[in-house]
Amino acid sequence: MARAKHYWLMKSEPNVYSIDDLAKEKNKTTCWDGVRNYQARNLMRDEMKKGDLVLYYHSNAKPPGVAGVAEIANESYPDHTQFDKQSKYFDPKATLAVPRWFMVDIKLVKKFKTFQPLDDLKLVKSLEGMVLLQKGSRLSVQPVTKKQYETIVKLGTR
DNA sequence: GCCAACGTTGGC
DNA sequence: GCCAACGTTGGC
Repeated sequence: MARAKHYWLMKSEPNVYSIDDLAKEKNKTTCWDGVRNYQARNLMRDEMKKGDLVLYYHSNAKPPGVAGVAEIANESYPDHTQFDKQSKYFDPKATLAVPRWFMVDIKLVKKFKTFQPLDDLKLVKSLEGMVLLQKGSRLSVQPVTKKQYETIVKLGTR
């Protein structure tokens, strides 16, 4: 039996790579390279499955917030940028035999009709306790509950 | 641009 | 294995 869908939130700085950039990709799909945090890596490597749904979050933006929804299009495989000496994500300790960093592919599902700014999400009662809203929380890949996911999608698509 | 809150590194 | 120093994230 198929495992139940899991829900996630992934952060990207829109001046680096926004949801509109994702929309312009072939098949609206891209590889999520450059994650260099072990907790985030473990989630991508071990927990994300094809078909899982992702809130696409714009960080370091004015304002920051959730811009839309994507899905996991391919499960984890080694992040090629760790082997690339030219890349700012190069990791001298990673080898082809023993890669250290992994990534998934995500595909755009939809851009929200109404962008959901962080400030607004903070006011939503049912989102209390969401990882994103916890003080000091800065994980770039986070788990989200089904309820939290549905609440935000509902707000974004109306 | 500031800085709080974390995470990582490396000397010991 | 501790912890100080340093680096990064990301809201403000």
